[in-house]
Amino acid sequence: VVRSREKVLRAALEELASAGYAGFAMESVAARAGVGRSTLYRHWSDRWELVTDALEVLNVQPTGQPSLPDAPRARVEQLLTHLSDVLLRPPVSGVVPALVHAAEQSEAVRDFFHAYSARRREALVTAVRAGVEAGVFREVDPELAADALSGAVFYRRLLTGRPVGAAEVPELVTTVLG
Amino acid sequence: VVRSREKVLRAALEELASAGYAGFAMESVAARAGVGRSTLYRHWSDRWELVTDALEVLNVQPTGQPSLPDAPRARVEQLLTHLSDVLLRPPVSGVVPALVHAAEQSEAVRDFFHAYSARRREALVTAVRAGVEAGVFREVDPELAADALSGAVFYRRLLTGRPVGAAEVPELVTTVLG
Amino acid sequence: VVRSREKVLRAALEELASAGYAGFAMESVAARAGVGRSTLYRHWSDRWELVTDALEVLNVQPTGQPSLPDAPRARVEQLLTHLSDVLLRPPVSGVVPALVHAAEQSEAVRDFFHAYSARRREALVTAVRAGVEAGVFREVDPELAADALSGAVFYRRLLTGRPVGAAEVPELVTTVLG
Amino acid sequence: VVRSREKVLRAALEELASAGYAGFAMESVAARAGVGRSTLYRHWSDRWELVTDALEVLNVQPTGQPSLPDAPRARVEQLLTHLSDVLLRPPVSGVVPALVHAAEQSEAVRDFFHAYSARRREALVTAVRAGVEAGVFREVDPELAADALSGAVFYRRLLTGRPVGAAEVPELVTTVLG
DNA sequence: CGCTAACCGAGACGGTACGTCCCGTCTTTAC
DNA sequence: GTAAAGACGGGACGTACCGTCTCGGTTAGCG
Repeated sequence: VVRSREKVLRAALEELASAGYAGFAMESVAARAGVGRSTLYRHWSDRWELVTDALEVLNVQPTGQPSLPDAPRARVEQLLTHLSDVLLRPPVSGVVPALVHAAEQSEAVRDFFHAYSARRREALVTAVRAGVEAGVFREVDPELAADALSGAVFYRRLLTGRPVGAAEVPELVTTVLG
Repeated sequence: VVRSREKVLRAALEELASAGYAGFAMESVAARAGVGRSTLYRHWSDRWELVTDALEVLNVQPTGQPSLPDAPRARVEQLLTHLSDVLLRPPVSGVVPALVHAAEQSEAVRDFFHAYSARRREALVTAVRAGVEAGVFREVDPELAADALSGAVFYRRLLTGRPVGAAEVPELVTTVLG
Repeated sequence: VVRSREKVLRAALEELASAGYAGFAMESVAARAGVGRSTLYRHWSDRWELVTDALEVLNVQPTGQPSLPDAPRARVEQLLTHLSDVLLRPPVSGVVPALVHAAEQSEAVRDFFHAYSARRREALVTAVRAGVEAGVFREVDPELAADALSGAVFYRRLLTGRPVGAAEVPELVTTVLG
Repeated sequence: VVRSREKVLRAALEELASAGYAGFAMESVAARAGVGRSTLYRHWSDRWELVTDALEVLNVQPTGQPSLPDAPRARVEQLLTHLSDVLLRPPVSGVVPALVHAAEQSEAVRDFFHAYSARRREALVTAVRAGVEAGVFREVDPELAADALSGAVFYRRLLTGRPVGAAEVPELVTTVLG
């Protein structure tokens, strides 16, 4: 009963990553999960609900976060490296572009996606602020600086063909934070 | 013959903006354009081809670019203001999220979208470099700085609920470029 | 489930009779039956399959056959009268010409149609043979004679404007069998 | 100008024979004839007109009829052999079933087809009558006997898998005419 | 002999039906 | 008695032809 739910959610993520949001087919999810289509509709009233629900899994997944270093610069670099890394590997790699789009269409997805992003952003803002207060970074608005840092990583991944690699992160941090 | 094409392309953009990429329906486009469904398939072999072709229109449209100011800072601010502005108003507002998603699915869309972004980015990089060389800005890598600036605008528009307003642009520029 | 099938088959026969084989439109059948088009394709993979399946109904229908008389001549006359009658009234009237044509195009239809004809022919051959053996008829090859009798009825119906009426049957029988 | 017409009519017959009446595609005819689709519609206002016009060609074709023998029995046998032969060879072989069907749908086709059949039938009736009057055949109604003879040939060709071969013709004639 | 008219092909146009795929709902079964 | 299977109506897909239409380009015949 519960294990079915999880099988389905896992299958839904796979499908989302492989087929994108358009082309996300309930039928495929059911097949992937080895489950009847009706079972899906029993637990999730429609496509969107399943998608958003599946994404909640991503929230929980990275609980096993590696401990962050204390030094602010290293901390910021690690957060950005992790972000850039996650954007390049399934399932997030395939899901984020789909979410960017889906967020425009569905309030539920938008809420989820913005909250998800906010959580990531918060960690970065905190690290930047710590660095600024410690005098390690330039005197910048931590929020805007965090937007610029995260933004650069997303921008390069989503709008250009050259995503930010781990090697470029220190340089990026220096560029924005000195 | 030619005017049909244009009617359709215009309708396709409307549809793309209003329904997104998923949910982009040939039938709707045909209806919007007051044209037979077969006419669409006569000129564009499938959905994607129509979409990418419609997007070319966006390339040409903004020819009437306002003359850029000479001062590097003003120049950068104007480019970012324009970017943030365009991201909030149809048709680009609706199309960009759709493109982010579609680019993952279709090579043709990806090529178009990356080229389109590259053109915008180039202008910004040039302006930043000029500022750096003139000693108006900090000593930064112009490319990374441009990624950070553009990225911040996109990030705030696509991943958060608070897009960058015109008023925030100077502050953003100062944050990154000093 | 079963009742849908029957509604559709009935509708298919109507359509076949009224529009012929060419012009037999799945959409019309669906509309006639008050059924979704997809329901048709769920049960029958294409047009032909539906047509041939609908025809099976004709096989079963005439179970309530009137008891045949014993006397060979009366028996032959009754079979031919029935044949000529059936060829003039829906649904067979409209379907047979369509079948003659369709049998040339589709092996499945051909098999069905030939089997259908063979059953009819068999009954006639048997009756003729009985008459020949009883000395009531001339000494003829029962098979060829049956072909000539059935053939005359079909010929007049399909290739001329004057189908064989019930009144002409005895004369026809006399002509061939003496 | 005139040669185009003939090319087209010949192509139309081919198409009719190979694709049947359903599936008769103007586009294929045009392609077969190496002619623009519009040329077809210039000379024949629609499908049916082209079909019926093409059939007129069949009327004229068999002018080079081999001289018929004088003896009534040989004459009847030759007519039937010819009939059975023609029913097995293109173009008539493919066209007749199509006509049987088309005649039900179109008055023009029906008129043509019945007239065509009537001409054939007339020849046979005459031969049978001559034989009856000469005392070579049994005392039968020549019309009904002709229907039975022709009918047997058509019946076997169209409704069974075993068309009447030349070898069976004499036996058939004996069966009906003694 | 040259001009004009007809006929030509090519192919765009709005339609209609095809057969496919998937949606979200509803019904039936069998465990 | 509930959950899997799967039938249902619906709607969009991309394909194939329909019959109509507008184009230039080429014959061909009449003046």
